[in-house]
Amino acid sequence: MSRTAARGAETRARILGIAQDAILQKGFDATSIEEIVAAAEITKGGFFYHFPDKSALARALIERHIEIEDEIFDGLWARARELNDDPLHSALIGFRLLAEMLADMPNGHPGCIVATAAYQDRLFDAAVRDLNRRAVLGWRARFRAIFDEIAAVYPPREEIDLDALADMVSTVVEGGIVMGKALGEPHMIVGQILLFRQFVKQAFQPPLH
Amino acid sequence: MSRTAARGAETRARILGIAQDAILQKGFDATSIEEIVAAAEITKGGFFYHFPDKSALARALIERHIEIEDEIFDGLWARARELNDDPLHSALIGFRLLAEMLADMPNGHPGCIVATAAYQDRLFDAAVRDLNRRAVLGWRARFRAIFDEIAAVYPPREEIDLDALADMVSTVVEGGIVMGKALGEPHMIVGQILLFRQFVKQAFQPPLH
DNA sequence: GGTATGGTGTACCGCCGGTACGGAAACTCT
DNA sequence: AGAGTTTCCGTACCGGCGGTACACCATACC
Repeated sequence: MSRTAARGAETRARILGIAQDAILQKGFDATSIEEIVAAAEITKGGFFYHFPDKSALARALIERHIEIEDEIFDGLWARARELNDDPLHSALIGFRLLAEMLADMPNGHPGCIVATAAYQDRLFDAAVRDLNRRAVLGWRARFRAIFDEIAAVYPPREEIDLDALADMVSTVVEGGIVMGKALGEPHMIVGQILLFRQFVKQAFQPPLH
Repeated sequence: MSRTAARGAETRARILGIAQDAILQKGFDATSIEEIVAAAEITKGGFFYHFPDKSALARALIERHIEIEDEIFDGLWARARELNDDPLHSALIGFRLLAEMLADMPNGHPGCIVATAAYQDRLFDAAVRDLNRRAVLGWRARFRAIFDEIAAVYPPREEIDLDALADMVSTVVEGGIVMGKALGEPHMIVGQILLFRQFVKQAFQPPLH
């Protein structure tokens, strides 16, 4: 990569970082391009060279966000597997680790870009909506695999829709973020995840006696 | 009420109706005042007579939304009580009625104004955020009372945080709406509510044998 | 050393939220 | 019944934002 190309890539990365911080804090629409370019110390011309429009910025952010989130989940569940090889117990550990991670965030979860886009989807183009869809389907597949493993070892006490169960992880996370924002209690999502964990435990674990 | 006052109230109601439809379909920020006044066949001067700013419109919409939603829940749980006097069974019927109601909506739940405001709260003032908070706390109180009744008759098989459980109704609904929008499957919320219902059943109902 | 290419700045457009103010109709009081 | 007030809405305008058009400069390559 040449020196000019390297400078351009650096500028692009700086825009993405500043935009992500601002958007997670204030929402996509409340974040103006002008304030982004001011913080990045460039001008609108520079911005629109890297991104043809604001939707392209959203696309890039969502792609990056999905990658980072996947890495986080990978890391969490890898650690959980290390701690316990049983699929149910390691999943329960994974949910607890997830809850702890969220609890350790001083200001709560910064918000999910996917949800931000979902609630303002008319602002975005079809490509953003499709990215969003694929992200959610990715989460479904991830947790569906986990619950499949569990169900193979621990037959659920009642028939249960494993796709719906996998989706519920995302539902509780997204809903918890919304509720936390509405309540002004960003950590309420922790309790919701722990409660979901308890449901999973009760759904698969045989009665103790 | 005089004739002019009646005309003003009619205009105001027309603005609210048009704004609600547009906002639930496109999001708050994507709905311009200009398109609202065009649809209502008035001008901006007329709009800003009824609402000092866009936040005031949001306040009025949220207040109306909360009232309507409360009435819906009241109606649903009243019917559920008619059908079964037992607190657990009537609650389970209530959740099923809720799921059926959502399933009957051809385009899915139109979206929750509370969540819309939560994800764009920088656009609104403190009064809107406070309204939002009180709405969520109202839902918590409503379902907490229901679960208290259940717990008095059916001691949960495991200790359970009843406030978190009450909040989870809202979490699943809000999360389900977000997920439905992201997936383009507006009815996925139905499965999520039925799954939550199953969890409630398993948490309180003693094992069959 | 000229020239394509990558990267940035400047000037401008149209739309939107919001303000200021004017004016017509309806209501009120005498 | 007529004058003044209130209710309700229109017109004209401002500043900020997303976006476009295009000029400009530095580097890379021949």
